[in-house]
Amino acid sequence: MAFSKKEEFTKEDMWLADISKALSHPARIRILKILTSMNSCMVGNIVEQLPLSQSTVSQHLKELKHVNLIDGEIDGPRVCYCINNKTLARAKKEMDKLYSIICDC
Amino acid sequence: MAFSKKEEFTKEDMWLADISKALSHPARIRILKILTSMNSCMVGNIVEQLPLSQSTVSQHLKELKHVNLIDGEIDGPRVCYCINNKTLARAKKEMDKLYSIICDC
DNA sequence: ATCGTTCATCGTAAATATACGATAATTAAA
DNA sequence: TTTAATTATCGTATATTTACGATGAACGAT
Repeated sequence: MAFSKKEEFTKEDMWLADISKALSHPARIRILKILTSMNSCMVGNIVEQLPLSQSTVSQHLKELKHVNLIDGEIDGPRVCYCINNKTLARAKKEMDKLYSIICDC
Repeated sequence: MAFSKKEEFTKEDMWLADISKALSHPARIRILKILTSMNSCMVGNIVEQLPLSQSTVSQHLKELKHVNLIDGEIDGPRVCYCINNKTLARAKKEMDKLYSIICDC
């Protein structure tokens, strides 16, 4: 494609699409679950629990952070990631809105 | 990458990831909304309402159909698409479950 | 039988995603 | 001040996604 046409839609639809994209890999869904279940949330702990290399996990974390689904806080030589509940709550709200429009459920 | 590692996760996480992927482009979200709002749902009507070519829209429809979010029924030379409420209801249920795990909302 | 309409598929190009190892940057510890 | 540990980034390879025009297949109408 010469260029993407994703900008030619409403901000709302684009935001939902971006959030959905962030959730479109099982590793990233898994990461969100891990961050919820663990007290500690440093990268190493996440890598341990996934069948992926450290660099790949780092990339997945970057994508989740990019849409603000998670936050990362530097803690010495480590980085502690955690869920961003504000974004997640907004995502749930917007998703519910979408489903209320397109589905009788 | 030599090969994808998406199979090394739970069926549940993979299914959620696949549904999310289907929703990861604003055109596809728009299509679902159009299918809900219109009585008629032939491809031409959808193409009219999107800034994309017929072949591109056809590809997006294929992706939505692939995960059973929509059904297509042949009607003479036309194809009539509609929302698959069963899949959508399941998606809503599984998404709610995910959010209940990862978010206090 | 031919023609026009409708839609999917093919071929293709460019962008993005996925994955890894290697390396750089940062900090704590020895 | 080296060293070890931790994580991000770079470089790279391959796969997938997005987009389009062209073509083909199916059907109704003439």
